[in-house]
Amino acid sequence: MQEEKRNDRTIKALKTKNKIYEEATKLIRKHGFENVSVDSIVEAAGVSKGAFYVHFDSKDALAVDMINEYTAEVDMDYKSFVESFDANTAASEILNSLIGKIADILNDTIGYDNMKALYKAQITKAIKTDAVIGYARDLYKIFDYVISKGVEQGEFRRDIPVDIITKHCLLAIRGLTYEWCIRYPDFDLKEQALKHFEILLTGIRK
Amino acid sequence: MQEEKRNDRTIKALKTKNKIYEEATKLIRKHGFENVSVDSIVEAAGVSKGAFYVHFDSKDALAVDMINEYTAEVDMDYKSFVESFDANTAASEILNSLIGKIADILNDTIGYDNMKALYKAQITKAIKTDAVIGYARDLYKIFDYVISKGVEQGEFRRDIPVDIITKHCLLAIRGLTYEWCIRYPDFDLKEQALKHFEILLTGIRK
DNA sequence: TATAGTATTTGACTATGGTCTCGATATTAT
DNA sequence: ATAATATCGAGACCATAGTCAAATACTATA
Repeated sequence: MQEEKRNDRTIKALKTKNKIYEEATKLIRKHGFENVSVDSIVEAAGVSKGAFYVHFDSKDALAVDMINEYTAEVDMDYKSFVESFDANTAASEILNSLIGKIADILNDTIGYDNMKALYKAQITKAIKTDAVIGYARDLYKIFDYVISKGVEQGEFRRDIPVDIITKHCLLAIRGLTYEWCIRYPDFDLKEQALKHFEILLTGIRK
Repeated sequence: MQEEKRNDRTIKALKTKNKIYEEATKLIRKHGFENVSVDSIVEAAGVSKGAFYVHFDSKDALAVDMINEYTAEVDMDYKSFVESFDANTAASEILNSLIGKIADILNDTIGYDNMKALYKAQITKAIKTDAVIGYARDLYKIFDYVISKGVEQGEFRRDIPVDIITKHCLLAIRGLTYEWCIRYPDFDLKEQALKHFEILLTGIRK
């Protein structure tokens, strides 16, 4: 990391960026991502279009920034949720509760519209959504923790490394969320997610 | 279904549509979906832009049409693949082979670009991709068949209805494919799909 | 056959995401 | 203090998906 220089120029630039970000957030919260144009954002922020593209690579990149920021918050929430369980709670139970919690947050707090915007950005652009899909994301650590616990307590199988199981779990969550987005509103995310993880935990084989 | 009238007018309209479809297919195969504009398609087809939008709802809808057509073909392929197994082959084994086959087809025949185009269309528009995600898709029937067999032979669990398991399997495949699209090229679809289905079959619990 | 009605097609037009050049201003070097 | 350089921002401009009113070509009816 380089030391940030705090001269007049960078302060002003930061101010512009924040102003754009702020106004964009307001507009998008109010009208939804698809219904807000870059032109309307720069108009609201009182800057030029050029300024927008100095600070953000694209409209999608702005959305990803917003979602990345939110992801960090939400992950903190998940963390304290998991930590709130009694030490001898079964790992499967924690996992199940966590899945339910994640489904609730996606449904009620983040919302279908925003998830669609994120998934669209991920699929259409080479945009860095590392905060969301990167293996360094806190959510991976949280799953890793719960699954490790399950392995240590002899509840989960030992023959697959924990980090592999973790990755497959997160992949499954993304899969469920994608399915929710494309089948909306004919897909109950929470119900399906819980069922899916029941299968994932117990397996299809007898 | 209504009786198609075969007068000069509808014949001409059909000709126009086919011409557009044909030229679009050629161009997209050659340059990739993102690099072919509607303008270039109509120019190649020798029709106006308006004509394009009479016959197709959007550029994405055209892609979906192409993919739907392809899906039907590919599903036939999967069907004969599954039918080629000996009658007393274990269902898990057939399932595993099928997953491998699907991964191969996605990787080598359909390709990453086209899948991205499809997933993008699914997520951005309210486009009818029923041939791909609809539960009537042949692939559902194929999975249903294999899983039913597994249940009947006492290999798979009985407590979850076959059609539910099938849906979750297809959801998992879509999840894997989505993950492949967003992590490309750092994601070996076949390897991950096989591993994922190993977990799905056997479960995480001991 | 003449006419009214309908389906198809046209291409100019709009909307919007994104680019580019240039000027203004701040920072740094001499 | 002055010149050289880098950065921010302005806004005209471009590319491209999608729209729409008008024109054209065909069909049905009298």
